[in-house]
Parts: sequence; C-alpha cells; structure tokens
Amino acid sequence: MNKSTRDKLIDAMIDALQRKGLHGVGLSELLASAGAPKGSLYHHFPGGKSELAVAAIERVGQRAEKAFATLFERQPDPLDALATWLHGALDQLQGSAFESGCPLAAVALESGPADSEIRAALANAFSAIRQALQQQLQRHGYPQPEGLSALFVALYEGGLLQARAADSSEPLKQAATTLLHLTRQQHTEASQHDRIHSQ
Amino acid sequence: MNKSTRDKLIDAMIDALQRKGLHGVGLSELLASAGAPKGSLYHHFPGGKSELAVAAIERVGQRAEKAFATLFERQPDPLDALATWLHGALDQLQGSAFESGCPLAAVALESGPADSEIRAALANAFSAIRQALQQQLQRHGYPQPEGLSALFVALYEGGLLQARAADSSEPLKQAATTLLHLTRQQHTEASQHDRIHSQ
DNA sequence: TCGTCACTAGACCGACCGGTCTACATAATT
DNA sequence: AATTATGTAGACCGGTCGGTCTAGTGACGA
Repeated sequence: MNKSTRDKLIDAMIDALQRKGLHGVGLSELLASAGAPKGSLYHHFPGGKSELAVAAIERVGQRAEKAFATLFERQPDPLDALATWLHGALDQLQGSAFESGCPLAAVALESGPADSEIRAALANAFSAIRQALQQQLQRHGYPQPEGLSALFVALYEGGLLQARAADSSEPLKQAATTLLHLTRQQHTEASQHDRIHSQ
Repeated sequence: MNKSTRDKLIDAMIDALQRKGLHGVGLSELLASAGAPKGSLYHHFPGGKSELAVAAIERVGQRAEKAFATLFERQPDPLDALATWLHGALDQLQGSAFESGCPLAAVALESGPADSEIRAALANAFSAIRQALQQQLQRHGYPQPEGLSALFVALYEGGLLQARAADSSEPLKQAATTLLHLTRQQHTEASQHDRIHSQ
C-alpha cells in the first residue's frame, strides 16, 4: 500500500516533533524526509507548518487511543498494560539513541498562547489519553483513578525527558518500577481491606 | 545592586527557555529583553547562543540545589518539602498564564546529539537535582530513594507539561496529590512493620 | 477530444536568523 | 598622560526561514 503524500507529510512531521520539536525542524528538511515538494505541503495544508503540526498531533492522539485499547484488551491487569507501555517507550528511546521521544512533549513546551490551534489539539490529545487510562483504572477498582492517570502520563513524559537528558534509560526505568510498585501495593492492600470489611 | 550585563543575559535566556525553548527565541528578542547589544553577548559568550544556553542551564541547576537545601532545612519531612516545591511550581505556572515552566525541559527535548555541551549541562543539572532529593528521602528511611527521586522529578516535569498543554493546573495538582498520598501511605506502613518487627 | 480538477514541482521572495566586524566609551595600569 | 584591557554599540553579512506563485502533469468526466 502506497502512502499518500499527505500521510507521508504527517508522518514526517511526527518524526520531526519527536526528535527536534516544532521550531527545530525547517520546512526543507521536513519535505526532504517526506519526499515531497513544497507545493504539495501547501496544497494539503494551506495553513502551512502549523496546520501540519495540528494534523500530526491529532494523528498521534488517535494512534495512542487505539494503542491503549488493544493494550488493555490483551492485558486485563491495567498495571501490566502500563508496564508494557512504558517498556515499549523505553525500547523506542534506546533504539533511536535517545533521540525519539514523545511527539507531543516538545511542542507542548514550545508553543505559546498565540498558537491556539496547536494548543487545542494538544489539550485534546492529552485529555483523551488520560481518560482512556482513567477508565481502565476505574474499572479495576483503583482509587483516585483521575490522579493516577495524570500521574502515569507524567511519569511517561517526565521519565522520557530525564532519560533523554541523561542519555540513559535508568531514570525512567527506576521511576517506573517505583510507581508500579507503589500502586500495586496500595491496590492489593485496598483489596485486603475490602475482604476484611465484607466479612 | 546593578546586575551585570552578563547576568542579565543569562536571566533573559532562562526566561526564554521557560517560555519558548531554545529554538523558539531569536537573538534579537533575547537581547531586547536583556537590554544588551549583540556585541556584549559575543564578548561574554564567544560561543554565542548555545554557550549562553549552557550558562543558563548551569545557573538553573545551581539555583535548584540551593532551593532544595533551604527547603529541606525548613521542612524536616521530605514529603512536606516536596509538596511545597510542587505547589510553588504551580503558582509560577498560574502566575504566568501557563507560559513559564521548567527552563530545562524544553531544551532537553529540542537538543540533539550534536549539542553535546548542552546535553552535558542538562545531564549534570538533572542528576544533581535527583541526588539532592535522593539524599533527603534516604535520610528519612524511604525505600527505593533513587527510584522515588526520579519519580518525583518526572512528576514535576510531566505534570508541568500536562498543565501547560491543558491550560489548567488540574493535571499536575491531581498527579501530585496522588503520588504524595501513595508515598506517605507506604512510608507509614513501612514504619509500622518496623515497629512490629522490633517488638 | 477537450476541459477540468487534484496534485506535484520548484523557482522565487522578503524577513529574519545567528554570527562577525569595526568603532567607540570607559576604566585600570604604568 | 599615554597605553591597554574591558565591555558596549550596532551596522552588516550570508544563509535559511516560512510562505507565495506559476507551470506542469496525469486522471477522469462530458
């Protein structure tokens, strides 16, 4: 299946956002990696770079939702699923020599209030991700599912950031292990309390 | 006390990194906000923008170390200290209309392997912060102090990132509350075990 | 067969980028 | 007083930026 030029542009933008952020990539570089001329860009995205960025952010959000759906389907225990998720992120980071992180992170920190469409797309994507997570946690009886979902996303973003800065996967690995341990522990103890109370 | 031009440049760069990241600010904008001409920049920092960025990162690291020192001095319970720290970050974010986050975060995600000095400075700063945290946690008998310190830094960075994207302090607030709760809980239970075992 | 339309292709543009260079003011040194 | 070191000031440069515009290509419908 041949990817359309539009798709290639979006994917090239996603890759660029992961590696350098929105202001870090020039159009020429982007177009070269997508194998498309300028005319195509401005045909498919009259709004130029920032419209393409919005499309990229939206696609990332959709992919994340799908990924979570299949992940939670295969692994009934949400913490197992989260562990696999974090493990996957680590693999990608290591596989790219600590260059390729989350496509949403950099642009979230670069964008100002002027870039309202980008901000809106980001807000959407993140809230969708948190909600997907929250549902699963809630379904399995974890307390404070909203806080936990925000915490896990923070672990993901903050962990990747540290790992990238340190050129090492240790910070993320350790933080993930610790949080998974803490959550697992609390959950089993809560279950025990339940059992006691229901006796 | 009159700030030297050099200081003004560094502080302007720190502010810029918080708001837009390294590639997001132009030299002209930077110099305008510092009130200095180009000549001064290249006199104090012959390496130009990136050398100034390194100086800014180093200063941020030093300030963070000092801030932690006084914070932990005043609040003996590390979790209380961490709560104040996170609260302060939230205040700054809200006070700047969700524009001013961590000065290290954006540049960590923008910089490539080519910017070796920047990367080194970042690695240094983050590891210093984690170590400061780790020491305090260890001193008070928290388990997995290394993982916990990485986790708290991840919470800080990831939480600020989400808050900024959402134009709301809720994600960070909730994540912080949840993690503090989890940690506090584990700690008191561990203490109880200790008491039981020492009977 | 001829237009139409969606798309590709890249030359071209002004603005701004980071960086260099010369001129100058001030202060310290002798 | 003369000289040197330190720092300020901004004109200037080539390169690249994001963006516009015209020309061309190929498929499809009338």
